[in-house]
Amino acid sequence: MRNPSSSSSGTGTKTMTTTPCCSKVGIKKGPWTPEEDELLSNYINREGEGRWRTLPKRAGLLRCGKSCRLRWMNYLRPCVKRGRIAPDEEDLILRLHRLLGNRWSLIAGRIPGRTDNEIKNYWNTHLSKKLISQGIDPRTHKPLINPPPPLPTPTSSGLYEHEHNPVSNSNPNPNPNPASLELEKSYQVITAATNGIGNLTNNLQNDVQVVDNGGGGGGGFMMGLLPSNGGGGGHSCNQVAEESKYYYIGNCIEDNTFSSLLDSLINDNYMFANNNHHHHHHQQQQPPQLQTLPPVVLQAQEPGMVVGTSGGQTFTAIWEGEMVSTMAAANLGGDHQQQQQSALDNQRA
DNA sequence: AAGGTCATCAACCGCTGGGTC
DNA sequence: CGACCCAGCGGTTGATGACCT
Repeated sequence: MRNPSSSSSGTGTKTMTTTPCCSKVGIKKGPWTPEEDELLSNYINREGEGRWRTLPKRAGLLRCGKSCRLRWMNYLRPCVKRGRIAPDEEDLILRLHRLLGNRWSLIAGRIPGRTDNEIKNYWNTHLSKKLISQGIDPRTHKPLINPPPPLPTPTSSGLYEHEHNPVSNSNPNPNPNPASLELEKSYQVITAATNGIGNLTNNLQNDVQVVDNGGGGGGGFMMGLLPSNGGGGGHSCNQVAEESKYYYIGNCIEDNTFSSLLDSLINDNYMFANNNHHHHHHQQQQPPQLQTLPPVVLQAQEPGMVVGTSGGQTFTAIWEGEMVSTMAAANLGGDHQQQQQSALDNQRA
């Protein structure tokens, strides 16, 4: 822990800037004391969150607003879950990270009671190492070709040298996980592959446009995938926390196509995770534990090509077949799960 | 026992984007 | 339209405890 008595001059490892809240004289830094915690908790319980800039003064704290917000969000909120990350939480983090990259707040928004800071720390201290030890690149979630290389250093742009990708030009994420880029590319693939197949395609294309134009909240493309229970913050004690089950996802957000899409991708990703060393499995796998969406039936064609059928319609996708199929499944109409199920039923009939 | 190294995680910093004027 | 303010995000730091030699 940092020394509570440390001043704003710090240790000199970082040049102080003139950011107002950092430059104020008399602003306390370092670990919070129980007395400060109590002051902050009492104040927020009484007055509510928000207006962080002026909160310290009103609450009688010698802290900057950012520090107060962070303390509340990451520690003092009643819904913050303390203690070890459970195996199922870890599994979900892995799958979400594969899809979302280092978008910690988005990942945290899907894991009840966990904060972005906690997940970020857990990833950096546990999961990335665990993946490396298993021969999996923690950034790409793909098998390492060679023995674990030295940790790559990000460029000034935040991208890793070998990750520069044209697609990223449209993705505001400063450090996109290649899986995210693949996901984005997959949208393009499925849009092209299903061109002219009716609602399936129309819904998808419309949604893609909405998301791409929407941006918003610093997440851009992927931000649109997630329900933001209570705004862009992702930190609020949302329904996710209260439900305490992840398979609820999508059930309470009927209108959010992309929420369902993400859910299906999470589940699809689960299959990836369980088949990390089998790269040519185009056959439908056993349903994952947390599956929420019925699968689209896939038929193996030739390497790199997948033909899927759903609701009596056939589509072909080249490359990223599995992900594409799941995205199609998530866009089969307004009432996603119901329609997907009926599509499957029709297919079986 | 003492010193060195590693692991953990709370907290900080800089940056970004939305909102307002 | 641009300036400013603010909240939020992700990367990074560094104090501390655990472990190792």
